[in-house]
Amino acid sequence: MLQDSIRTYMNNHIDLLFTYFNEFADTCIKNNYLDNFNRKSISIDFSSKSRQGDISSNFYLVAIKKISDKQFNLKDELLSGIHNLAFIDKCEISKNGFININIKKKFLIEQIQYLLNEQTQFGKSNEGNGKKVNVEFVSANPTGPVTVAHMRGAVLGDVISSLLSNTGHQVTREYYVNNAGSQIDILGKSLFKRYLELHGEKVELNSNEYPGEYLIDIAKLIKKKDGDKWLNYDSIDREEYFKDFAVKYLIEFIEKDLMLLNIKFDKFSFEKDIVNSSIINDLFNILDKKNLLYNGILEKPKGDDSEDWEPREQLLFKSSSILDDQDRAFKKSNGEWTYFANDAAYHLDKYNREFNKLINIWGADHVGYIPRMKSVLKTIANKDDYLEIVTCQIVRLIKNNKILKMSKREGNFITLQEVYNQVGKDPLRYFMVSTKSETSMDFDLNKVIEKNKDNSVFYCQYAYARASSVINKAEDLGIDIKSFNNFDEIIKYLTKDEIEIILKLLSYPYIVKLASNAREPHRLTNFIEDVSASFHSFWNKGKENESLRFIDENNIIKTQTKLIWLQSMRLVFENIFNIIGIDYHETM
RNA sequence: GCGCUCUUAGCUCAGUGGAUAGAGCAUCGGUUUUCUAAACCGAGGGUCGCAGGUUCGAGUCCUGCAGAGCGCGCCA
Repeated sequence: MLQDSIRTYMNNHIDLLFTYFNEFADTCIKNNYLDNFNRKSISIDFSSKSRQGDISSNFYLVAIKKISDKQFNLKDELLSGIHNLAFIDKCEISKNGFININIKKKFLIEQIQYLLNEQTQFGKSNEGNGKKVNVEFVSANPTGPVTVAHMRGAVLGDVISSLLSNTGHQVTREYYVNNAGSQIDILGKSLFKRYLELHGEKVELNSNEYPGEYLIDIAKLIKKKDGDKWLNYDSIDREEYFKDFAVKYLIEFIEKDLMLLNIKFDKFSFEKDIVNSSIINDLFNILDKKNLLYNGILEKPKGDDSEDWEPREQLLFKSSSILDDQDRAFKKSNGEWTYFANDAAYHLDKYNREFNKLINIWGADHVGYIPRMKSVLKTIANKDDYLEIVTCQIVRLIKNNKILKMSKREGNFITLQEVYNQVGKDPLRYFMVSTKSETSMDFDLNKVIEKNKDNSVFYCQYAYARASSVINKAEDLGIDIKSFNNFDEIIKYLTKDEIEIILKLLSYPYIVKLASNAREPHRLTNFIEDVSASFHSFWNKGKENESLRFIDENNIIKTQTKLIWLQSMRLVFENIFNIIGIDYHETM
């Protein structure tokens, strides 16, 4: 396993070059030719259209600023050093200071061989070193079906989890169920009213109660099971029963909804368990020991013109001394823990379960809570970045060129299932991660199901299908690469366009690493769209120029050359589709 | 009033402090007896919201301003 990952790491020309630059810098610094500098400023560009070589770097520009020994000839030393690297064909430094490098074709072929050998392992690395990461996402209140408000975070969390697995982390997908507190009280009451209704009583729902019809279905289940047992059962037991019953079924609904998108959780954690455990006292003690808790009165929030505000003394968390701009309520004035206190205790629970890192996926409406929660975790874990919070902005739904407005209060929110029924899993998953999560996004229900190149999912899946059709057709003609071993020979047959596609494919492991480290799945969708475009373009060249067609029955080795990179492309696509969680088909 | 996020082509969006800012859609003009035309090729289209600053170099970093979104007592 470790050996494999080292092989992956060392085999990639981009990583090899990074390693070389760092070693070069180390040596120069040791000999006092260069001052020390931040290695993160070194970039290797493998995709720029304006580049001169196969890949390029700013290393010379960065290093030349740090020369401390004026006798030192950076340019010559660097060039001769790079030239000595086994995989380098050509290397020069342009007038404006960029290093442009061409890779030996033999080396590219070796990497393609390696790719074909690795199959679905290609691009996976052990960067994470088996670190335990907890990714908490969705965590929607169990008061109704999953709505569109949660679908972006749901897919984002799932795909980030996959990315982390691909880079050698041990990932737990977790859902925090808020099954305590007043919203659940209201849920229980709403359900009881539906139950009464089923027994012929006329009921009216208050404006804050849940009107959804799903509660009628759940009430029917209670009626079927218990009959009229609860009608005159006026007690706390009854309230608890209705609350727990509602939550149990709603969590099942939620799991089913998320399964539509093929999202599964490893663990559900319940707020009620946190409340009933001693963990919140543990947290109290940790914070109290550090003098971060005190009784005080919060100021009236500015901009709040409500008249029922009144100063109240309560237990406060001194988050302003850590990362927040003000202190936050830890207990309500009636002595109960606040939601925040419970949630913070839940995070302590995760910490106690010995995760190396916690990642939360939060919606835009929770960004105000980031500083206080990070303050808690900084105190607990003594690390700034132990808790990482990825936020995603809202998704507006567009249909027939109109924005679909919804409001939870009026009960006309759109559910995940409704959207799923209209567009299906693949477009939904793909588009939810194809833009930066911090940017608000428009999701056009008409456009995402179109079957043309305006629809990136289709465009990429179509590229995969076309590549498959060539491979299958070749196989029908008796040409395949199953026992191909004449790799030295194919160098002659590769065209410039093909080498460009191969270079892109070989940069895939690096893309995965970047996407994983930045928690940015859209880097993958950008990448696959780019490769798809190159592929479609190449395909059409075969129409104008017959020598560029994939299959040439009179030239088996040339055909096999193409099959080799086509198969490589298919493997890379499969890996990406698997991470994003969408299907691929050999015919469409 | 305060905080966070965002502002790049007509539209939807990419863009590691580096080279002449890129895709797709839309518009206009081309390409199908062919391995999937559900595709490809070409053209036009830009004050990177505005103004300063840091830097050899800024769409990218900093400050201010404007606009949009989200949030701002014990709710969850």
